[in-house]
Amino acid sequence: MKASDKSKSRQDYLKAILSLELKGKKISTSSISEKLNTKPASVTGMFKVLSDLYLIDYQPYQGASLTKTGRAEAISLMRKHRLWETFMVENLGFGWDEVHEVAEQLEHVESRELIDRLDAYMGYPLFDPHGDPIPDKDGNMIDRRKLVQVNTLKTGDVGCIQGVLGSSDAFLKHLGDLGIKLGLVFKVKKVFAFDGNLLVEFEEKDGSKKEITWSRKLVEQLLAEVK
Amino acid sequence: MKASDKSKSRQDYLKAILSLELKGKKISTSSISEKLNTKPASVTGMFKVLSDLYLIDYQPYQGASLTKTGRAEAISLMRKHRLWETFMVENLGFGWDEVHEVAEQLEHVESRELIDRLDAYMGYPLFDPHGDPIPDKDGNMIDRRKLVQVNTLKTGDVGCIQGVLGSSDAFLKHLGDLGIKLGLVFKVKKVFAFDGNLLVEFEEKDGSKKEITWSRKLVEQLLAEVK
DNA sequence: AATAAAAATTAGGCGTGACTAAAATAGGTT
DNA sequence: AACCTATTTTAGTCACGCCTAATTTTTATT
Repeated sequence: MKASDKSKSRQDYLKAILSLELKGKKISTSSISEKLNTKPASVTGMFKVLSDLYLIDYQPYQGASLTKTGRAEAISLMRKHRLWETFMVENLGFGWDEVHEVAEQLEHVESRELIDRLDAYMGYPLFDPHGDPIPDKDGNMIDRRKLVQVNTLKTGDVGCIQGVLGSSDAFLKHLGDLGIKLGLVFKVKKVFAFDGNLLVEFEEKDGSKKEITWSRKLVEQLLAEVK
Repeated sequence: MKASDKSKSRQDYLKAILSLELKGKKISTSSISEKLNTKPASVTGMFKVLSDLYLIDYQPYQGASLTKTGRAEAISLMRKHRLWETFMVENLGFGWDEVHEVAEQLEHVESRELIDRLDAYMGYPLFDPHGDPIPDKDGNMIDRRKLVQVNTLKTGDVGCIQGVLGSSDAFLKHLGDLGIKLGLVFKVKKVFAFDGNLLVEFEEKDGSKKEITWSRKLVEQLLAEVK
């Protein structure tokens, strides 16, 4: 058995372990068995397997923790899960509460290329429909607390576009039409209290400055880091 | 074990059986074992299981055949496989030769709703990137030989739009803009030899007739049944 | 520090879906 | 009709991931 053999079962264990680690909880066989609807004795058996594969560190009676490799694998699964959920909600029109079960299945599809292309297709969304951050190709994800919706900015603020809260075709096309992309640095010149529109200024790629109005509806869906 | 328990393995057998039946071949344990990279003895075992589930008819030494239920299940798998391949090629930009393996995984995702919505999202494509027909929700598929590309029609021909050969966003949007949808009946009023454009006439939903020009590029991607 | 309660592990089984080797059957040949 | 060969089935194993029951270790209490 090689570490590259990724059975659905092993993947479910890694995910369950990551999810508890992120909550700061200790990884006991009972806590995992509860999450996976199995029995603690079964978890002990799988912990041995995962340990042999160098996916977790495990000392009998002392709990387990993800190794670097195991964590990367678990984050990749989380990425897949959240991207598929986003796709189902944003593109296929599912409700945010209907997509979890199916995403549990889709996340087990093995193809790096598929998920990276899906990510690109949706415009690299940073958050899934539940508001949880989506890890990028390298496993990094944004700490949402650092980002604010652009509609909360004040006159004079300078921001950097870091993400969007939607990925419908119409929305993404609109972003393209307005020249808005990740990393765009802009300055709020004026906030119109009447309709919530923003007058912003940013540099074109030729170096010239440009002023443009962003609608309330648009800026509510833009996430930026404030400088 | 219920018939609704759909293991990946059982599904693979049903698919293999369907594929040989469509080629008019006899379903022997050896032919299936060859397709699935297993041994004939293993196939015998699975034939018993599938037979107990009323998915195939099986008499020892006499071969097997799909029951109505088994066939429906196999066609549903074919539908899923071909829709996912189409999605990967048309929407995600994969090459038609790169998508088979991944579709083999995706087809095992269990969600009627997911695949029906994906189908709708792509505009109900009738053929996959390899030119094979995609079964609809009810398992019916078009015999491609009955359809022709609209650019092959002559002045005076009357056709009924039955499918399209692409599903890019731009293409589908264009169809919407021009009011072209499945089942549209139209008459070719004139073919312009110079650029291959067609002048066609069809009835609006209010009953009035309308003449419009379809570009060469457009009609090459439209499939119609000639009346 | 002894002991009771809680948690984890070991031991032994089970179902699924593969395998190999041996036996049984079908079909063609003489 | 008997026989030979190719195909199929039966019988017995094995790995995986789950289970229950019994045992061991840890943790908390007095």
